[in-house]
Amino acid sequence: MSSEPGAGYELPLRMLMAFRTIIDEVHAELARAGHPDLRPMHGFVFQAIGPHGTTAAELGQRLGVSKQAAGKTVESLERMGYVERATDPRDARRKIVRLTGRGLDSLARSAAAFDRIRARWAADLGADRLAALEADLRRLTPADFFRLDTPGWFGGA
Amino acid sequence: MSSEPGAGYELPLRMLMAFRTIIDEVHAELARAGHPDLRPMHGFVFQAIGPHGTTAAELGQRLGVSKQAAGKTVESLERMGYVERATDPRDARRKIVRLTGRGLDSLARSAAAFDRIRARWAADLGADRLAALEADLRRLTPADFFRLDTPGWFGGA
DNA sequence: TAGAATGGTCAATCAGGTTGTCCAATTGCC
DNA sequence: GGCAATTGGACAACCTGATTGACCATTCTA
Repeated sequence: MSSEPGAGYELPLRMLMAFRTIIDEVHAELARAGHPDLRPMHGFVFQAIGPHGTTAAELGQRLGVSKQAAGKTVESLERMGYVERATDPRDARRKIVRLTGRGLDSLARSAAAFDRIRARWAADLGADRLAALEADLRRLTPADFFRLDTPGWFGGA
Repeated sequence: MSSEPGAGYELPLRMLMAFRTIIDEVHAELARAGHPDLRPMHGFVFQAIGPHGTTAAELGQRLGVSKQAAGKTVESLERMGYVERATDPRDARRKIVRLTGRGLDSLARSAAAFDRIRARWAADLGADRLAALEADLRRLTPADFFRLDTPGWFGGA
């Protein structure tokens, strides 16, 4: 039962399209709200920076890229005004990368957009079906689901 | 009800992780079966080439990249033995890009892997829950869900 | 305190994408 | 039929984001 051959293709593609649909809507909203240059991958970077800031080397580890690549990303986000760098008074080697007000604003706006989309889906599917969908996805995905090294994974070396 | 704030983040990430989990498993299987150099994006390229072959220009359109970029991709896949180029007897300008036996083999193996994963999920969730999940995803994603221009979308220009 | 490890930066390189240009072949229209 | 416009392919130059390697300053540790 359950498998006419070829059916397996659809499920992952629907997952990807659902993801993409949400992300595109969030970024359309962000663009309208004064953040037209943010890209999907920036959300991952902001999450990896976290509320207390971090260093380029640690950021690279979290994102699964070299510290040099992380440094370049930070530099470009700094130019766009989303992060700032400060020296660590306790360790003159480290430069702490922190989100600026603008960075925090973009995070708050995307959080709101995510919640809005989820509410619309709840209204569309019914709250019970959405809850079931989330429960099933939790069951099917690994516990450490919040992998931040996803950008770059797709093109993949 | 239905929305404690911040909950909206989880759903798209679970979708992405579910996609990634499937794709990683498929490509682990492909690597074992003699296709260690195939990347997630290659599956999209192969689908865009299709069973009857196509040209670099058309491929570029389907993938949402320039014909030059498509040409480079074809060149690299040709070097790896997955596609071959033949001249079109009816139009000396066109060079038809076709999957080789090796290319078709990789497609067949990934189709089998997709089906196997889906069957495992059906056994895990129950066939009814899986069917509901698929139905809900269909409802939430656009009709032209099979967008092939997804590679490259994430990094964004 | 000397040696190892860490964080940041500079430089060279690579891969994959872009645009612009050009040529050969085909199509369309008068 | 013939000529202009279009199309498909290829070449070149360039951009971006990633890589590795090297190097220096600082900090940790044995």
